[in-house]
Amino acid sequence: MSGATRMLYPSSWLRGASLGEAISCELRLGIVTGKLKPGEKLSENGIAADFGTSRSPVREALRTLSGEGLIRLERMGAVVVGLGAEEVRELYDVRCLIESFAQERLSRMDREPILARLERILDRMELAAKHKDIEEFALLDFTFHETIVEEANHSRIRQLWRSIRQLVLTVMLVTTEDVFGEGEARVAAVIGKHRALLDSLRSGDETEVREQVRTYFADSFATLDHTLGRA
Amino acid sequence: MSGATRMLYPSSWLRGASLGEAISCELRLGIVTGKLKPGEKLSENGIAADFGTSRSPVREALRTLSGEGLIRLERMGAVVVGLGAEEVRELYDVRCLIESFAQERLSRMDREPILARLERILDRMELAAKHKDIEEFALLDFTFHETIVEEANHSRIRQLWRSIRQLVLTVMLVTTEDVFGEGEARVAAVIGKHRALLDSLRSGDETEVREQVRTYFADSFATLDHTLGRA
DNA sequence: CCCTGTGTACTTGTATACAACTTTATCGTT
DNA sequence: AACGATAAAGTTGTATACAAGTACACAGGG
Repeated sequence: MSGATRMLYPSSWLRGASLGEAISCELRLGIVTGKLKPGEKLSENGIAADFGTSRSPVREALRTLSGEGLIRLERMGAVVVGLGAEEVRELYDVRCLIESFAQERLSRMDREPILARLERILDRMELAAKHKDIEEFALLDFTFHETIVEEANHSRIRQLWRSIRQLVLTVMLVTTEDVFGEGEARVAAVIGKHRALLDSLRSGDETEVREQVRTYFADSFATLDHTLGRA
Repeated sequence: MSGATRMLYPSSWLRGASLGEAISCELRLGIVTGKLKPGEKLSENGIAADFGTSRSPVREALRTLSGEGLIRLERMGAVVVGLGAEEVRELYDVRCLIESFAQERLSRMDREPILARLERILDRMELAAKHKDIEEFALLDFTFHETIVEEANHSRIRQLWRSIRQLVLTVMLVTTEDVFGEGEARVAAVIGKHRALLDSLRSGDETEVREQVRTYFADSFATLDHTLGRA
């Protein structure tokens, strides 16, 4: 039914993805950008028609989105939950929770290899910043945090992360576009915040790490809130 | 392929459930009890044949279980990840994390109505204990914790909870059977621990609550580890 | 006017069919 | 015997078909 428009999800991020995954990515982006508004009803048939596929991959996509909490599956049709300012704040709460836990564990491990990997990611971020490669930058930002979570070596934390990772990636894509639009200083600031995070992890002091993670997310949300404020 | 046996998942918990949900519950129980061992390969066709259904609901079930981290979806066939002692410990880590967060929020809200609801649940738990109604007891234990998470009124925390709730419920079913097998004292102890939790929540002192939640889960895991030790 | 019963259109849940791909086994060659 | 090509069986991803159930409009009786 809806004139749900096919959008700009980076096609390179969809290499090897099934139709179901592709559809979930497109719908997710639509929800994050607000093109699909809270309360809007989605029907399997309607979406299948929009994308020119059968209901099978659509069903899979709707299950996925439901698992991410972006839609609610009701008896008739799925309804968009959406991502208002409050929900984004809550997403950052959870990211902070997960990453705090992960970093706390990391600070008790041999973190030389991880530090090296994170450093390399930051180098590539600076490169991407120089070339104004937004998609690459967003992906690297994402990878930075995912690396931290993965290296913590905790199956359940990993699983929690997996349940929000696509959403986080999509939000990063959208916000990174804004960041680049506000000039190089903003981009440099983002990199700087990551360096601070990395330095605190290198120090290994638990309370320092905890505090640094907290401020990182508080900060990120503050600036994000500003950009998303009018959306 | 496997002689995967249909098991004893409470049929009353499956009222109104779709085939997909039912299958996921049976498989989940099989994994938790160890009837499906880590590394074992599951094929959609095989499971469909075992349950006498088509692949459609099986696919849905496998996606669900994958979302819960109980299996890994690979190119050919899904492989059981399983739930060893370490994984159970990690599950309790996460439950503790979620519930700590939830209680911290609750301690800043008007919690009269929640306290009343929790109290009613405890009353019903004592009743179930008296009648040795294991399934009801497990469900009430589950509901107690779910109520806390739900009432915290945080969409993302709710969503994290949803991603493990079925697993938690299943683990509770299994462990509750053990608890009842060890005599009334153990059952009473479980109720007591919940009362302690509720009292600390009533007190409203944040650090007290935090500490109480931590000891609750440390305790729960210790006893659980003991019973699951030989499994 | 309101209420009720019915029919219609639309929804999901499940089954079946087909195509593309991966793995494995078989057979021929060296 | 070892190795490589090829055929065969099994796998998932997707499309289509069907059945059961639900919301809704509409007409008819109170």
